[in-house]
Amino acid sequence: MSASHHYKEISIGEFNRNKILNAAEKEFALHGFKGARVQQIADRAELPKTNVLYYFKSKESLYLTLLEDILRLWNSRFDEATVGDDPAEVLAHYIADKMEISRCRPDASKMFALEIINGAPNLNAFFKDQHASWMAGRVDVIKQWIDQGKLAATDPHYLLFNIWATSQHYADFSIQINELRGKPMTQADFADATKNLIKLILTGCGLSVPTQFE
Amino acid sequence: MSASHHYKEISIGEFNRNKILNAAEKEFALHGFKGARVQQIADRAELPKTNVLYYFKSKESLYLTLLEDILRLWNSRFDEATVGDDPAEVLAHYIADKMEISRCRPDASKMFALEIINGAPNLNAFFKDQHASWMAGRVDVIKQWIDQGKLAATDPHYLLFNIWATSQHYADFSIQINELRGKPMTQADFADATKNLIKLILTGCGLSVPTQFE
DNA sequence: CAAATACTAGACTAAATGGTCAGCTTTTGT
DNA sequence: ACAAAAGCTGACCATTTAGTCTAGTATTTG
Repeated sequence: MSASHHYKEISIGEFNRNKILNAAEKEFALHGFKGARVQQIADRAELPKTNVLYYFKSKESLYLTLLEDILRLWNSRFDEATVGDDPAEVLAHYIADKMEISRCRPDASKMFALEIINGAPNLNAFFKDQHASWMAGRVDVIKQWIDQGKLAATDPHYLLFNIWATSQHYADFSIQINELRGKPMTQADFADATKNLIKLILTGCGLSVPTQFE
Repeated sequence: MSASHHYKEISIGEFNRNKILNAAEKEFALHGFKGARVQQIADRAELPKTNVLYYFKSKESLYLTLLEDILRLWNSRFDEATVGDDPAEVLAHYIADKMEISRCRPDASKMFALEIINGAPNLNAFFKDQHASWMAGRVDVIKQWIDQGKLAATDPHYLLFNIWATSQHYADFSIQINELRGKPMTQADFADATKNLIKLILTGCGLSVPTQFE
């Protein structure tokens, strides 16, 4: 019982903040910003409500903290891809990364989906600009791949939308998926679905699947 | 100003009910069930709040009425397809139908998405059973197509999930799509996106695109 | 070890919300 | 023309909600 548990690195505050963030992610994913209740976040975190509002000055600031964290999840190796890279490699990795997020952070994906469906009222102009210029850059690279004959002609916007739609679907619609499959998706099932999706998208683009993803 | 406008077929009640349903679909799509406010539904319908609760006994019954309507939207020609049909034709039509719903009824799609993301708390066992047996039937037909060599080997579940994910994405994530494209999707853009998607999915399944959809 | 800081928590409040009610007006069938 | 049915609505209410206040208890730090 000495005062110095040197293995306990994080303070009690940090510990509680994390409990609250995890609980809040779940509640916001289930009910959206307006529908989520501070009391239920507190219950889930096993803390009194006042405690939640001690660490985060309002429901909104808690939501925004989470949203910022989630936006950072979207970063990937695809961000730095150039025309010199192999589109099959890059896209396969990108799809695999996206599927991994759906498997490991389904509530983050759901929160983001709700934010967009609800009209993105909390995504500020800075993020939107950043996102739009990311998109412009990626569209450019894809177009160059097409020009070089590395990729079948297709609209780069639609290609990216299709990748997002399919991969995020496994997180956002997991309830429906589990219901219709009759059993939850295991890690092995996710590996299967990832291969399946990579094959679909790459074949649909006239690419062959890198051996690593077969 | 005679009392008999014979061109006015629907009663005032029917007219208001429709105004309320339209307004509610929008509000529920924007905020989910918990987040939607009866007052805002009333404002959007340009009626006093009391009037909304005159036609629908509660917010919940209004929501359920809408949800039932929306589930009927999901019916399609694919429901009756058999192994004798041409998979390319059937799937292309199915995708086109789904895209048409995303174009014409984006709020219905969003409401459904929210219901699923939120854990489907209002979809009863009857609907789930019905949906599961629909799925089983469709999976069966697809498997038979594969057995007959009409279709490349693929998991039928994933195939359907991918179709839903991509087509519904155009409704559910329309805000993001419009933002990233820099302009809203016109009817012509939807026709484009539909062709693009049909090509992606069908090519990915080893099918060639029927001329009608090229 | 004392002072300062970090944390806990019950009681409370002001605003918002879903829903009721009672009495009114308009429409409709005969 | 008229009664019954349908439609309308302002006033009101009970409950829920985000957030505050105050008064405490742990924990850290000089």
